[in-house]
Amino acid sequence: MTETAHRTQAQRREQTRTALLDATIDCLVEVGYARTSVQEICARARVSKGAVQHHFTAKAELMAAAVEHLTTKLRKQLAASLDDLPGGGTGVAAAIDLLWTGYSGTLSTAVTELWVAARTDPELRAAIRPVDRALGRATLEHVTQVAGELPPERAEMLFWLTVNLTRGLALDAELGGDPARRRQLLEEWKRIAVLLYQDATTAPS
Amino acid sequence: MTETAHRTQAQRREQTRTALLDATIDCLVEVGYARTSVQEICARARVSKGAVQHHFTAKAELMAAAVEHLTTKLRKQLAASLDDLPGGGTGVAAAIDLLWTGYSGTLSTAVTELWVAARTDPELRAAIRPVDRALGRATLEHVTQVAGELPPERAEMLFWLTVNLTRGLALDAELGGDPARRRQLLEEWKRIAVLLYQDATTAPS
DNA sequence: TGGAAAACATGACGATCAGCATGTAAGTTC
DNA sequence: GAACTTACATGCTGATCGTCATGTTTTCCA
Repeated sequence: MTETAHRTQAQRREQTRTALLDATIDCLVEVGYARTSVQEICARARVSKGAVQHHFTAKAELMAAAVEHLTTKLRKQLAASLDDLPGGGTGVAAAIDLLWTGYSGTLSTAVTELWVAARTDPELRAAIRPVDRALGRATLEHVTQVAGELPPERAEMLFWLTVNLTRGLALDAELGGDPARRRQLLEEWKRIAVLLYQDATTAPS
Repeated sequence: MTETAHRTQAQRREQTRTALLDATIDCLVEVGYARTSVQEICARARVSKGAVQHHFTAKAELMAAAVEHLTTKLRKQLAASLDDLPGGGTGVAAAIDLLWTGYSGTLSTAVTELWVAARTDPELRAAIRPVDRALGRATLEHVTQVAGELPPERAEMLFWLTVNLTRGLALDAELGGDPARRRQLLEEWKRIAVLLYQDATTAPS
């Protein structure tokens, strides 16, 4: 599978590092934060405990790195899907759909695990906050470009409402809530958003 | 403080039981699910490990009982505040405020901890699902009584949208997001909800 | 009032955890 | 190609975890 031939030190370092971070994400998704141990992580990454020790001085540092790794991945994913979006009312609905798919995927599941854990872990929290805010800002910029006719204040409101609603729905999905109702709620919200969009563009207050 | 005089067996049982469950909730809120250990719980409840062993065969059972204890408390809290609500458009705004305060309190924080943990713990999940659904249903009934003029389908939509949005906002609050923006978003949502309420009651489609 | 039963305490068990100390292999540099 | 550094593996350590076996206190009932 992987070339066992010749690897630069930098290559080796980077490979096992990303392997560890990916394994951490997998672990968070599959067994949850509470049972995510260093042993479990390096078992999935096919490396020893000494390796993670060499790359990260402590488990907390691994988690902090995983946060950055995660948001980088999420950012790429969102940016890729947000680039080709139609404008106008249909653009709003499409943007909401994209935000939903983004915030309901496995990556966001891992993010949620870290979020909730970070509530009672100041160190982890300090690592998450700036990265998460940057992600939010970047996504917001992409979205506002879609609905350029809307007053920016309006667009921002719609964005954050969608994000928070989506996060709530994602939580519901994680626990195994009714998927049909979730779809229904999302459709309803899209209807409302489009309606608000039209009101704001045709008859600004 | 507590009467050391004479306690019935039933009283003793019930007292330490609720003490354990309350301590469990405190533990979830203050140190999070990952670091909620039996030792920590019975240290807060001022009892020994043997006590929790006597009342609950395993930690999972304690957690399941805590879930029920939690939702019972939440239910009482919501019911008490939802009983005296005005009707009409102002009632809708007031209901949203109440749902927000309900879902952003410490009790809901504990629920969120258990929710997220339950995603990767089938046993805990099986304990949570029915209780949570019952809570949702009961709250929905209380709310629909407030906005009785609205078609029930509409009211249910508004309710679930509010609940999920609120949960997302609660997550944001837990991580230390901007409180001002949260207030702003909630106000905006109330405006939207009232608007939708008026549309639906004055000009039904 | 004394024995049964329930409620609770104490201490120990194996398992697992994160962290460290030490050893080995792979790449780099001269 | 030999010294050197980096990357990784192995094995241990003390702490903590959940669970259990056994002892002690409190209430109950006859």
